[in-house]
Amino acid sequence: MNAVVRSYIDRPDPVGSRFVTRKYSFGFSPATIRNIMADLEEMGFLSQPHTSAGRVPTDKGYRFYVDSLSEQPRTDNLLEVPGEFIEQFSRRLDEFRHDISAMFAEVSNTLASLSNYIGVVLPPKAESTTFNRIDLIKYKGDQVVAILLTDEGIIKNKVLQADPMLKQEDLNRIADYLNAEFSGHTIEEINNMLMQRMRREKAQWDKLIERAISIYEQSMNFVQDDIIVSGIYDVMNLPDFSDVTKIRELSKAIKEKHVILKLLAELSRVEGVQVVIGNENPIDELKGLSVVTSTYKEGNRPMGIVALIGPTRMDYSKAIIMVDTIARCVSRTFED
Amino acid sequence: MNAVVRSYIDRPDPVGSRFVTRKYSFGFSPATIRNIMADLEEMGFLSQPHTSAGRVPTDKGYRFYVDSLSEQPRTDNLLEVPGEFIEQFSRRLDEFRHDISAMFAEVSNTLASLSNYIGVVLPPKAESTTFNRIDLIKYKGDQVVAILLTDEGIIKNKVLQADPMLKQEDLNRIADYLNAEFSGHTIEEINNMLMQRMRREKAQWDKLIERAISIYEQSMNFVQDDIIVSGIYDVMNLPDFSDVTKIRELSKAIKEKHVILKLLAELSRVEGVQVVIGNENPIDELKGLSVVTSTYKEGNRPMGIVALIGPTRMDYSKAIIMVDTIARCVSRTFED
DNA sequence: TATTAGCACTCTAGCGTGGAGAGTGCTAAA
DNA sequence: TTTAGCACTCTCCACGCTAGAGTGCTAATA
Repeated sequence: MNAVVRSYIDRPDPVGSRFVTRKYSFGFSPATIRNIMADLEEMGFLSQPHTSAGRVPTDKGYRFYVDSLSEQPRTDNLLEVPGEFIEQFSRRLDEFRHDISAMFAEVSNTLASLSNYIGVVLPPKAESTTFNRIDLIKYKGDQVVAILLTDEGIIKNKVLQADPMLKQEDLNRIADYLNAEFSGHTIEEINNMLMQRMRREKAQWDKLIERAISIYEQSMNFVQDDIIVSGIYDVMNLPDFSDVTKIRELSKAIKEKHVILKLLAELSRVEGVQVVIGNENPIDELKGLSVVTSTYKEGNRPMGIVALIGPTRMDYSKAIIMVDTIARCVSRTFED
Repeated sequence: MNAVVRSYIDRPDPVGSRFVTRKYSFGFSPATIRNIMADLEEMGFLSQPHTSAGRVPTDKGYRFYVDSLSEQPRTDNLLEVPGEFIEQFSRRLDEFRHDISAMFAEVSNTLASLSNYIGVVLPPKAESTTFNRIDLIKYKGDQVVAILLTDEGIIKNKVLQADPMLKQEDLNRIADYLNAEFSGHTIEEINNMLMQRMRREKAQWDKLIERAISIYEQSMNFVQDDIIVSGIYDVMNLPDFSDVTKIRELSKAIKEKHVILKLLAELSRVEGVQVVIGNENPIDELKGLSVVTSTYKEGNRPMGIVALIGPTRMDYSKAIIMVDTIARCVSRTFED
C-alpha cells in the first residue's frame, strides 16, 4: 500500500489501476488495486481530477511518501550519490574559497542544473558571522568607505558620511580601535557588547570612541540579507508549468524574494533535511510549490541553508539526496 | 497614411477598416481605408494573420512608425514628461550617490515599473572608469583583500593570494605606489601604461614594483561586466506573452544575459536614443522582442546605457521618452 | 474474508458540423 | 478618386457525437 502511494510520485499524470498492475507486479489484479485506491482516496491520500481519470496524490499523499522515505535506512538513499561526485564538487567549491558569494552562486547553480528545480541558497545571517576586521578608507569629500571582513570570508563595503575633518590617520586609529575591541566576536555579540558599554560608559566616552561607535553603527547598516536563486528559467520547462497562470504564480512567488527569505529563515532553525509540501507551506505565495532544505554548518553552528523549490510533484527522493549532499559539501568547505 | 500606420501600434489586436474609420475620423469610408491598407500590405508595412482578420503591423511597419516619431519636433514628445518627475527622480538618484550599484538597481527598477517592460542597465565598462585608489588588506594566511575605488563610485573587492611573508606595511607600500602612479587615469590607460612600462623597464624592476604589478593584475581580474535587469516577472502579464512558448522564449533570452550584454555593448557606441525592432535584432534570441536604449554620460564621455526590452508591439513613444529622460537623469547625477 | 471477473456507467479528449460575425476584395456607380 | 454594395473567406464557438480510459459495484471464487 505504502508502495502504491510511492509509485505515483514519479509519474507525470494521473495514473489508473491497470497501469499500476502492469508497472508494479504485485500479485494483484486491477480490481483489487481499485479497491485499495478507493480506500486511499477516502483517507485523503489520493484524489481524482474527475471520475474516470486516474488518481493523483494529494499533498497528504506526498507527505506520506516523504515520511516513508526517511523511515527506511538512510543508506538506501545515500548510496545513490557516487562518492566521486562529492569529492569532485568539494574540490570545485574549494576553488571559490576566497570568494564566498561566488561560491554560493556556484552552489545554487549546481543545485538547479542537476535537479532542474529552483536552487536557492541562504547565506549566513550577518548577525551570526564573526567580525574579523574593519578598514576605513577616506574617499571623496566627506565620504568614507568601510570594508568589513568576517572570518567566514564575507566581504562587505559601504560608503559612509563622516566628519570631513577626519584624516586618514584618524580613520586608521578608529579602525584599530574597533579591530582590537571586536575581532573574533560575532556581530550579534558585538551588538550586545556595544549596547552594554554604551549604557555603562556613556559618561566617560572620549571623542575617539564616540566616533568609532558612530562609524561602526553606520557600517552595520547593510543588513541586506539576501538569497541566491538559480534555475528559474529551466523550471518553466517542466510539464507542471505548462499553464500560463501557473507560470505567473511561480514568477510572482520568486519575485517576492523576501517571502522566500522569511520561510527559509524559519526553516534554518532546525538542523538537517526538511521538506515542506504545497499547502503545508505557511506562505500563500508558495502553496502549490514544495521546498526541500538542509542546513550547512561551520563546525557545530548552523550557518545558513541550501534549498530546492519545485512543483509539489517533485522527485523528493532525488531532491532530498541532493540537498543533503550539497549541504554537507558546503559544511565541509567551511571547516578549512 | 502615416497616421494610419501609427494608429495600429496602440491596439492590442488585429485592426480592421471599420475600426479605423470610427476611431480616427478622417473623412474616409471603410472602403477607402481598405484600399490603402491593401497598398500598405503590399509595401510590407502590414500583414494579416489570415484573410478576414484585421491587419497587424510588421516589423517594417513599426520601424516606419518609430522613424516618423523622431522626425516630428522633439518637443512634442518631451512635453509629456512632467518636469516635476525629472526633479523628483534626480533627487531620488542623489540619495544613492554613495552606492552606485544600488543606484543602477533603482534605475532599472524605475524603468521597469513605470513602463511594464523589462528595464536594463549596462553599468560603465570597467575599462573606461577612472582609478581612484586601491587598498590592500592582509587577511587570513596568504590571502590579501584588494579594494578598488573608482572616481565613478564603483567599489570592487577581491581576495588574492600573495606571498605570505608580505606584512601589512609592505602591502601599504605597494598600495601607495600604485595609487601614486595610477590615480586619475582610466583603467584602460593604466593597462596601456603598464604594458609600455613592462616592456621598457623590464630589466630594472625592483621587488616592490614587481609585486605591485602582480597584485594589480590579480585585482583587475574581475572584469565581470554585468547588466542589471528588472521587471521580468511583470512583463509576463502582458497579453503579448499569453502563450507558454512565448514566455519560454522570453525567459531563455533573459537567461542568456551575455547575449543581451553583447547587444547593448554594441549599441552603446552610438549616442542618444536607439530603437531595435524585432528582426532587426542581430541576435536570434532577441528577435521577437524590441529594444529601446539610450546612453548616459559623465561629462562628454559615454559611460553605459539604460534600456527597455519589450514585445515588438511596444509603446515606442512612451518607451523612447522614458529611456531618454532617465538616461538624462543618470547623466545629471554623474555631473556632481 | 480477501480477491477477482464482469459489466454498466461516467467523464474527457478529439473531431466534424454549422451558424454568427468580422473583415476582406471586387465591381460598378457617384 | 471615393464610395456603396455584395459575395466570399476565415475564425470562433457551441453543439453533438464517438472512442477510450477508468471507475464503482455486484456476484462469483479461492
